This record gives sequence, C-alpha cells and structure tokens, in this order.
Amino acid sequence: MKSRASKAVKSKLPPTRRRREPRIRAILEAAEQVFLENGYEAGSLDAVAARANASKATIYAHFGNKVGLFKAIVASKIVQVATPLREADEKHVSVPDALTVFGQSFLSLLLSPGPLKIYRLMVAQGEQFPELAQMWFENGPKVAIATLAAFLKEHSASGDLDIDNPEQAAEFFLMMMRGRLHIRAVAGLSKPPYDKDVKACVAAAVKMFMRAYGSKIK
Amino acid sequence: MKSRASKAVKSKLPPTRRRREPRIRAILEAAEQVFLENGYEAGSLDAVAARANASKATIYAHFGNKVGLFKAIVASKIVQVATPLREADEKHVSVPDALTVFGQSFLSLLLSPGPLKIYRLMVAQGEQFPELAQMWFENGPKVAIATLAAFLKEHSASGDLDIDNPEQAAEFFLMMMRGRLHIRAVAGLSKPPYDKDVKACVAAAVKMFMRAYGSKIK
DNA sequence: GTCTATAAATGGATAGAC
DNA sequence: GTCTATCCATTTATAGAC
Repeated sequence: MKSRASKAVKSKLPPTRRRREPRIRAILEAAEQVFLENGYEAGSLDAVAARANASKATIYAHFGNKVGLFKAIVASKIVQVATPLREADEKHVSVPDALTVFGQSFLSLLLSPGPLKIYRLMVAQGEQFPELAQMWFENGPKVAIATLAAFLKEHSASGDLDIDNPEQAAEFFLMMMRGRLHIRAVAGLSKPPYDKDVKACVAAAVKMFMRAYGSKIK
Repeated sequence: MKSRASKAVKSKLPPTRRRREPRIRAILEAAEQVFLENGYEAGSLDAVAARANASKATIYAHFGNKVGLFKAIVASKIVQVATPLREADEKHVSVPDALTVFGQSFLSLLLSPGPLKIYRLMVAQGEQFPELAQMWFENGPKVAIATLAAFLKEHSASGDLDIDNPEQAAEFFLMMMRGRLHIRAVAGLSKPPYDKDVKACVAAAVKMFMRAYGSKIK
C-alpha cells in the first residue's frame, strides 16, 4: 500500500549533489508531522520513514531510538512556537489598548495549531518526559506571565493601575481570556476560525480587569 | 512473568457461586485502571485481561473491541467524577464566604487524581471520540459554570453583587482560581498535596472577584 | 550515511472447546 | 460465559551490504 519510489529518487540525486546531513532535515520535518498529529504512542517510525522518504535504519543512526527522535522534535517545536511570545513590544496609548493588543496576539497564538498540538502532547506525555514538560512551561506560560507582569508593574508604579501583585494579576488576566475557548479547542469541541471569539474574550477580560485594577485616583 | 493461577480459581469458585455477569465488573475495574493510567493507545487489552484475571476473548464477548471497552469505561468515569459538582449547596453568610467554600471544593476536585486523568484523556483523545469529549464538557466545566452563574445571578439581583453577565463572571472566577495550578498538575510538573495552594488560589481569586464585582452601594 | 532485509516482540482480534 | 490457543498486522530495533 505505502510504496515508496526510493529507487528513482536515488538515481536522480547523486550523493555529491545532496547537502550535508541530507536526511536529517527530512526526518525532522516528517517526525514533527507524525508526532504532532498522532501523538507519541500512535506515531510510528514507519510513518516517519515513509514521510521522509528515508529508511528506519537512518532514523536510528541519527536519533538512537524513538524516544530520542521524539524529544528532539518536540524540544525544537517548543522553542519554535514560543518565540512570538518573546517579541512583545508595548508602545500603545492607554493601558486597556495595550492589554487588548497583547491579549489578542497571545490568545490567537494559544489557539493556533502548533501550540494546541504541543499542549496536547505535554498534557498526555508530560509525566513520561519531565524535561520536555518543564521546557514547555518555562518557554510558554511562564514567559507570557512574566512579560505581562512586567508591563503591569510598570504601569502600576506610574499610577495607571492599582495592583499589589503583578504576577498574580497577569495570571488572572491570561486565565480570564481563555475562558471556555481554550478548553473546548484542545478537546476538539470547536474548530477555527476563532477570530471573533478571540476579540470578544479579550474585550471582556480587559473590561473586567480594568474594573478591578483601574486606578481610582486618575 | 505475568502468570495467572486461573485453574486454581476455577476449581474454588463453581459457576453457581459466581454472581451474574461475573467477569464484567472485574474487567471494568481493570480497564479503568489501565486506560486512566496509560491512556488509550498505550493501554493494552492484554494488560486489562491480566489485571481482571480474565481472558481477552471474554472482553471481546462483552465489549466488541477496544474502542467499545474504552468508551464504556470513560463514559462511566466521567459521570462518576462529575457527580460532586451537582451537589452544590449554598447556605453561607456572606458572598465571599460562599465563593470560598464553593471554590475550594471545586478546585480540590479539579486537582484530584480522577478528574486529572480524565482531563488528560479528553485532551489527548478528544478528537477521536467526540461524543466522550462532549459528554465530559457537559458534565464537567459546563455544570460548574452554570452552578456558579446561578448563584451569582441570585446575589446580583439582591444587590450583593454588581454583575451584568453572570455566566461570564462565573467563568472568570473559575479560571482565575486555576491559575498555574491546574496547568502544572496536568503536565505532571507538580504533585499532591495541593491543599495549601488551593486555599491561597481561592483566596486570591475571591479577593479579586469581589474587588471587581462587589456592590458599591451596600 | 543510507539502504534492504529481518529479527523479536507486542497487541488487536477470532476460532473452537467446554 | 469463559477459556486456551492461535492468527495476523504492526512496530521497535538491528545486522550487514553498498
């Protein structure tokens, strides 16, 4: 059923023409597809090899075993999907506007396919791969909280907000935005696009947040 | 390694002595253990049979196939762990006190082993079993929101609270309580007991909630 | 470095006896 | 209703050639 035309490929691409580490990139891409789509248990190395147009022996030569390949691919994907979080610039007029912009980009990221699949993997396999779970938490949730907390602390010092515990307030805001949206998405109960829901959730969360923490002195 | 002394058992328990549906109960219990502990893919029917001291053929006779057994066991477990949510009585003095009591029991439930494992299963396999995911959401998150929303609506009408959208406010409160606690627990990054964290999270959420929604007229 | 071929084990599912 | 025994597909992993 799953025939691979490896003979034809081999004749068309002589060894010298191939770049160094020729199959590694293909294997990594294939593994990302397979594991993120099917999970760790259901993702087979046969499927990875077929998708990468490589042999299983090559996979073992480079990654040792299934665990090694899984760790490599998930670790790289974690960093990859988390990078947008580190590019948070705030040059906005009012605090609510800044919260809205930040919130929308954060929530959109959270609901996009990559992070959603990583979340599923971490929830399902976190106990089996503690280092990955740790890495995911440090690069994802923790960064989001810290980034927002810094912003809140700043604007609390300047009198725009009235916040005792910026970290906690940041957590509250991020959690409130999620509401039912994220939980339903990860369980497969809702499908994209989420644009409209994202805007509504962020707006509601901003309103509630300002009601609680908006400076009364003005 | 996994030898089963089925011969001895058979001679000691004659057919008439066994209750009706003799092996079903044992199989169900074993399946709950195996699937909740290992997930759907990694949970094998061999393991279920061994734990139930039954044969795989008996499993197939009763449940048809692996999917059938999985659905049966998860559906029953969903109802089982969700029942405490439906027993919410509120006869407390102040609104903050009621929120605290409700919040603590809710958050403790959310972090206890059963619900935690069901959550992992639903996140990992939700797309594969939409009916189960639906059932879980209706019996879990939805009930929690509805219960709290009814309480909030009541106390908003009586002037204790100042809330436009009770459902949304309920969602906010439930999400705020969770904070980092739930996400870290499901990913295996923290272990019980959570008692101290639960109290702290609930107290913080109640404080923030009252700050936003506490009636100003009094 | 990469392949083909194959070993070794596991796991879902069934046939047939009792 | 339950068991033993078995089938067959899949899957992890390796040996050895090129």
